[in-house]
Amino acid sequence: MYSKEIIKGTLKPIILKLLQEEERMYGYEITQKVKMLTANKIQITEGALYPLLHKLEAEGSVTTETEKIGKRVRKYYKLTPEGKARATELVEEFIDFMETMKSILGTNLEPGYGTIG
Amino acid sequence: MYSKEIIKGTLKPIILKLLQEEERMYGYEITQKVKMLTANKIQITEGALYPLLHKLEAEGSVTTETEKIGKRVRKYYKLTPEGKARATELVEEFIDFMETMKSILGTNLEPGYGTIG
DNA sequence: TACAATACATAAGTTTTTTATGTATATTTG
DNA sequence: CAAATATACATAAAAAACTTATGTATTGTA
Repeated sequence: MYSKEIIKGTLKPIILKLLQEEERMYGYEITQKVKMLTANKIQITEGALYPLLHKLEAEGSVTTETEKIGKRVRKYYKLTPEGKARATELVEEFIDFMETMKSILGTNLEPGYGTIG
Repeated sequence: MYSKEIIKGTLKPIILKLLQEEERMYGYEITQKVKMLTANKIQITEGALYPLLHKLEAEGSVTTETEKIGKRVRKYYKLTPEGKARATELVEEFIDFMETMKSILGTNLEPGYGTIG
């Protein structure tokens, strides 16, 4: 697990990116996917996740649909067209930012290393 | 300039890294160096910088020495041995973190790649 | 049957940063 | 030379993002 400060500001791009790839996801699923993708290094807490998802909905970046699984309700989140644009925008900004950070921290992160696919 | 959220949690590693390279620096100098290194993309505000420097001093990561330039006082910051260790630690963690983020976000965002539809 | 996992949610508190304000000296420009 | 800009420090109120704690309820498992 990374220290707390380091994750700040990254939750939104992470969530939007996952929704870009998965078409629709529910909250708990997002936490598990991130845990898996990062080998437990990033664990999204519920207290951070749900308020952010609600905010994304209020902003119009996602829409929701609930589904009953047995007696339990699952709430799926899906990008709107504006959400897709926002996702692309934020992810690109984050990648640019990482390049900038590299220029300060002085590292040679080989392109392509550690990517999916 | 990047959006505000994205910079969160990065000030400390940036400052410690610069102090690792420069032996000693003063506050204003740090803001200018970061501006230059990032082509104005990251601008550290004074309200963020000075309290953080004071915190680093309180933690024992840096020591200070003041110097009079004309009638003006300049406050230099210098890493302690513990500060050097902390710097290395934090910078390594940040680089690891960026690798992890790349594995989620995917760095090969050439047109068409990674997008749905 | 107790415990862990799934699945949602909110609220209080902490940390980090922005925005605003203050003080003072030095340099450049009209 | 006056005014504006740059240098150089500092703090305080407010906003933003997140952690920690708490709550509810269902489902699977040892």
